[in-house]
Amino acid sequence: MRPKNLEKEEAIRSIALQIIAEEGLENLSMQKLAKAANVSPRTIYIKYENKEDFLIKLFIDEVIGSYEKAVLEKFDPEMPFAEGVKRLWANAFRYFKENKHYYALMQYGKSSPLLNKAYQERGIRQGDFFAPVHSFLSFHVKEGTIIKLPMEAHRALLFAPLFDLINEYFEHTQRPKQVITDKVLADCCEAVIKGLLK
Amino acid sequence: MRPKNLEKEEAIRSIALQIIAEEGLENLSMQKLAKAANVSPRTIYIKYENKEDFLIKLFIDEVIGSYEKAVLEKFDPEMPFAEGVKRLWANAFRYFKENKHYYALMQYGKSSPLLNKAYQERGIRQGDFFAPVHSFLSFHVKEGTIIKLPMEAHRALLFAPLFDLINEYFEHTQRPKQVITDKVLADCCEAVIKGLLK
DNA sequence: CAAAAGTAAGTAAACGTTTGTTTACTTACT
DNA sequence: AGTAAGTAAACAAACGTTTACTTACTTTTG
Repeated sequence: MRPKNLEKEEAIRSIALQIIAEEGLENLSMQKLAKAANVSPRTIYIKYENKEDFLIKLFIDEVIGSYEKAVLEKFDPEMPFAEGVKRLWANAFRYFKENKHYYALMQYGKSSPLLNKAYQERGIRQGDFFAPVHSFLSFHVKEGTIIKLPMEAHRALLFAPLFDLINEYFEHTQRPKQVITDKVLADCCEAVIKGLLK
Repeated sequence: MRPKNLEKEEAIRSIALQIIAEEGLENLSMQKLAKAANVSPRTIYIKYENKEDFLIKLFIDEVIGSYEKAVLEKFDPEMPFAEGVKRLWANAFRYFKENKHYYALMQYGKSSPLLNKAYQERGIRQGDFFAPVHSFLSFHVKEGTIIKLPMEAHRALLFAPLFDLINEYFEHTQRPKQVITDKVLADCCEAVIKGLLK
């Protein structure tokens, strides 16, 4: 039996992310992807049932999976609050800085009904990631460090501004001056922390 | 000369927003839209040059335009800081609550390269909206009420969590219990304000 | 321990559909 | 009578996916 060529599988995934980032999810076609990855359309269908299956697996396994792993690096739910938040922000920012193409699909995950459905259906596995962050937050609520809010609200206050800042960061890479400096990022992180403290 | 049927124009726009919200931007086709709006494909092309032109005009004129107008209602750049932020939040939340379909395209505006390009090209007109918010922020920086940051960072801290909360709100309308209550929203708004205060 | 048999990976070309857009025509008003 | 709005039907191109075939490797066999 002829063995799989793992380079081809990898090329399919990474070129798909590149097309999505540069031309948008609505401009990704299977034929275009196959051509760009230097592969026959059929090759994509060996591993993936159809386009939907491909996009969902790309989104969940590739993007979310590696993002979650990166964000939790050297993070401990019992860290002091400010320190923990700074770690999460630093990890996420570094991750996207180094994986720009992942960011675009991540953003589509918030608007595309297809990916949204996939994200919800995954259910428990999402918890796998958010569990440490969740217990970090509950811990500090119990300790009286921060205000009590539903998990969704905590998450919005903690991470939403960061994603906006990353977006701005990328938009300024092609402009004369980067406004999202490390200093700005640190100041914003401090503001987020301060807002949550009791 | 036969006069325009304004109802048809309106149907095209509103049904497009509905399809985008329910099936995603990548599933909106001109033929599907024409059929759903009970109109010939040609009719769409009377007013719009092509699909791209249609989407950009839908996004800019329809969605952004009405959003900006709604958010600035009863807002004054010289309002006390906390009061001003609460007004902006309340306006934006009410607007999307009443115009759910607009929210989906707004989110696509952040990820789709097409709409992103349109948004940037509009340039000055975006300023038209953000100008009052911008001078509100500069005013309070000068007064020493809030910390100094680039405009982009202020905007991220102020509005990004709100959009996340609106998203959660919509996702919970189909579930047994709404977690994004007025109380939660108000608490989050307070946290955002507190974070920005000096 | 080579050569033949077996098999999944991979390809090129094509399938029927759907896409964005246009053509040729009709309608409803000034 | 004149004209832009609007329609039904069609266009080539592109779509997602499949068919028929070849390739490159593993395993079995003599």
